[in-house]
Amino acid sequence: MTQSSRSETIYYSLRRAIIEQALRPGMKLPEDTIGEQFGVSRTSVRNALVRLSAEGLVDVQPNRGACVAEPTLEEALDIFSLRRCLEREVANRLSRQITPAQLAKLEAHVREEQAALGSEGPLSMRLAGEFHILLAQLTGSRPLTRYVSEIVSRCSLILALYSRPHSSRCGLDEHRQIIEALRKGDPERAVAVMGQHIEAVEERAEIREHAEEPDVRAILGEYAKSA
Amino acid sequence: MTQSSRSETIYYSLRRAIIEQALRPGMKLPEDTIGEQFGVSRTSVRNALVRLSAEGLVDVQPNRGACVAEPTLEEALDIFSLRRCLEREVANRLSRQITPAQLAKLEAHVREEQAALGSEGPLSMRLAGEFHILLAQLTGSRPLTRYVSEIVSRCSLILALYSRPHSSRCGLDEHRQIIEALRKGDPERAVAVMGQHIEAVEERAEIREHAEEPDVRAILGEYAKSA
DNA sequence: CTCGTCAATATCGTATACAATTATCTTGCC
DNA sequence: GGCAAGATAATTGTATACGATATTGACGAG
Repeated sequence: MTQSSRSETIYYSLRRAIIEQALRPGMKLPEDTIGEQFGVSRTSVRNALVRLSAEGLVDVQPNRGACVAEPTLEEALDIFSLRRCLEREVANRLSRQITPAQLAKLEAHVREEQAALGSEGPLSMRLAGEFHILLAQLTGSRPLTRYVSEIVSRCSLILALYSRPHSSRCGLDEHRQIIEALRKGDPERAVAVMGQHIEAVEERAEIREHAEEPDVRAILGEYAKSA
Repeated sequence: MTQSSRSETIYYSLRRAIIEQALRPGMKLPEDTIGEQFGVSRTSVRNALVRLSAEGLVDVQPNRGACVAEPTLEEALDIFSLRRCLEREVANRLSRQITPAQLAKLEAHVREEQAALGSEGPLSMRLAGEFHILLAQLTGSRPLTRYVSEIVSRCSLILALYSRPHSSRCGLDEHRQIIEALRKGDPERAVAVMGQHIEAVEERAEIREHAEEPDVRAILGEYAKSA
């Protein structure tokens, strides 16, 4: 929105790059390099990194710089669990207060998802995430929106780390089901449908022990024993 | 913990000052002034403010500086609602996995609360909050801990804004009840007890239309009408 | 040839400086 | 006396500079 200040610009750019998996987990994020790319000084970059760190999208170690966060498998499962908790709350609230205009918005978004289904770029994945953020926004709760937004972003990291490519197919039908449940105005049903959807997303992601290398020491430890 | 860097020091200091209501909602937080007080430059202060802003404890407006956040009444109720959601999740998880050692820790904390009951300073209030943060920590979930921690902090803001002084009495017995429910290992009961506790906290806070002045114009508008 | 020590490099943490924006005060006018 | 416009002061946004810390590679002792 207000990308007036350079810090904001850097923040949103880095955030999008991470979510779209252009910046993959573990990648170093040196302040100098980023500053050069955007034509700004380290000062602005640092502020952006501090914010991203507070959201858990990047890890910063004192005097050692920042890198895209690499959630552990444990954290990954944890985040999905928390996501289920929060999104069920979203479904619960929305099922009690949603308006026809809001339902129309959701339907429009799903149509957009449908349209983007062909181009298997990062677009489809981003739209799937934004559907959930839109849901959160419609509750009118800023804190809830923030948390859902954060969690959904971090799920991108998790998919990048622990999921086979393309294994996260977009439950487009499930999104439609959610809309229908919300339209019905039955909280219990809406919560149940949402819970199942999140579980299905997690299921399809096939989260498993590091598709990528999570920790060098853990790997080498095994080799050291057998040596 | 690691208060190595000055930014960290500032961050934790400001955070505590806000939680203990030494810095009240709406107070301006000029970078220069803070920097002078701590004997550091604005650079470090800014980083701290960015973090606090990300957590919703301070509001920063571009080119106009930072001030302690003033959640609206709507946001306040919302935050309590979200708190109930998250803390029920905490209770749910803990009731399934809690260890005797952890129970002992909780009991020790409650004893500390008991001891601090006499000195009606900010200590008692802080400990009550930290009981909930401790619960979240015991789940072992970092994201959940962070969210609970944030929400509990923001509740301090809400109490400062919308609650009568001393109206937030510390449900010490309720904390003991929670521990007992967790010891039983019955998730449903634990969740219920926790939910009731949060509701009781909200109830006792007597959250209502501005105990403090929320907006000068609103007040003067009334006077203008009757003049 | 291996290991430990040390220099060189890269990167971060913080302070300072300056430009840009906003707030405050003065001044002149009605 | 009240109000508007301009000047001055205060505050933020950003860049640059320098010291501190960590990493890397080289060199020499064993």
